[in-house]
Amino acid sequence: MTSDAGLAIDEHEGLTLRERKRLAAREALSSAAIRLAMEKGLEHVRVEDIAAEVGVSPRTFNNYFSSKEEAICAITVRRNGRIADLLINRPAEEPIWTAVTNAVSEHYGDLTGEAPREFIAKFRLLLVSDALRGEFLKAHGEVERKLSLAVAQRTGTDVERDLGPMLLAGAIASAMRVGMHRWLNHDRESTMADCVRAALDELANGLPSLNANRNDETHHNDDD
Amino acid sequence: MTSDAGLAIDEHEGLTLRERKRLAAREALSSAAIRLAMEKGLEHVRVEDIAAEVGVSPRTFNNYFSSKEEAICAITVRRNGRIADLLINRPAEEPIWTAVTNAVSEHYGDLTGEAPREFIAKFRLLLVSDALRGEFLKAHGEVERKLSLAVAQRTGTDVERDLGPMLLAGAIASAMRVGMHRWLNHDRESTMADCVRAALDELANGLPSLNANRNDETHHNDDD
DNA sequence: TATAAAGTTGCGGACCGCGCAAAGTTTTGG
DNA sequence: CCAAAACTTTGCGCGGTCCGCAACTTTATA
Repeated sequence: MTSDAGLAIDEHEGLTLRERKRLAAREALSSAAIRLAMEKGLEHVRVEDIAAEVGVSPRTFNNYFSSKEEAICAITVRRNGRIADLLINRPAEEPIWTAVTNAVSEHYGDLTGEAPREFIAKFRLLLVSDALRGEFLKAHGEVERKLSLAVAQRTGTDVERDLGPMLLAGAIASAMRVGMHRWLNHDRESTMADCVRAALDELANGLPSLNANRNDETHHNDDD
Repeated sequence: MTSDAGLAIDEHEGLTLRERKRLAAREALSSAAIRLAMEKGLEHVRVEDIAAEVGVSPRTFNNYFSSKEEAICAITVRRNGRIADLLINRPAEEPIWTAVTNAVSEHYGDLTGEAPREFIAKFRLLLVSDALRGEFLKAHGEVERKLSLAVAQRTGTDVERDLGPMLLAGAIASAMRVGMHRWLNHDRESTMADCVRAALDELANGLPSLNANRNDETHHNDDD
């Protein structure tokens, strides 16, 4: 299949035709993988099916993704990776935690109204699937990497030498996972954005709910 | 091969013979997988090789692990999962962060002297491998789950209803990953325990290196 | 000891990931 | 505008994985 078999080759201004096609194909394969997995259940989707859906050979699928799980989780990297960009573009005066919170708000702000109930139920099944959990965490790892670079850039620290950027990135990714988990499993009334923000706040304030008796300085016993 | 082909069926007191055998086999398969991967490189190790090493059929391997990657990363779950147990057994008076720090110290304390240089270099290769990263993160996810339960137990909170336990568990797991990363890549002079503790301290103190201008209360702009 | 429960194994089948080389498409530059 | 260079798609084929099944062996129970 040489021409666009239903692929949208739009957006992405400054790119050459080849690059746009490549992105579009990747996008199309990822979406098809997600759609099929939601319809038929992950285990009943073969790579062959996904390729067929897009009008491309199975062999070509593997030029883009090395497994259907990776194809499905690609959307996580794409979406959540955007938070790193937003973070970099927050006004320089904002303290880091504020900038993070606002970047997250911005991100989820652009996502409102995209929660058709049916979609969520199926999406949930995907995230619970054992086969996807590894790949999902891998995707989050990639997001975390991007976040750590963004944090380092904002704070003028070095992602390799200083512990801060990676730790903060880990905390943010944690908050996203925990917030999402809570939203999916317990608090469908709130928005996902609110759940994630609540998690971020809890973190930013030092986990007050756990720290009834904690000092600001941490004491070590070193009795081992 | 029905009898113990070099398997150590020791430790584990209160268990029936069957259970001890099962654990021993699991252990042996995991170790063999690790050893072979370090010697030959992950991609040159087949499930068949691992099984042969233990004296068991390839089919049996899959009764224990569903991939060689999982077999390799099982050690991470076993080892780091122990921190959750140690955490539960820290004196009840200790504030949560102190208990965490001490549990971590205890854990790594028992691991001193187990760092033959050669071993590390190869171990490092494993962790950097793309094929293992997903499984490694999955293992850390499992550890995180155990940690969150331990934290909930200690603090009398509910792992499902309160955000704290999962967030703290995420932070701890983060600290372990970041500390380990730092130790492997930059700071081989320190012990891994020190690197992880440094990361934990940084977290416990609110990431001071990033927070030159942060208030204790986080302010939101909500300008999106 | 007899019987149930659990573990092991060979076989066979569906699927996957990827190297390779031929064929097709886009880019480059004269 | 054309030809060579750069890159993509595809079929083919191989080595490997994962797992269900059914026969068999080992361990637990009474």
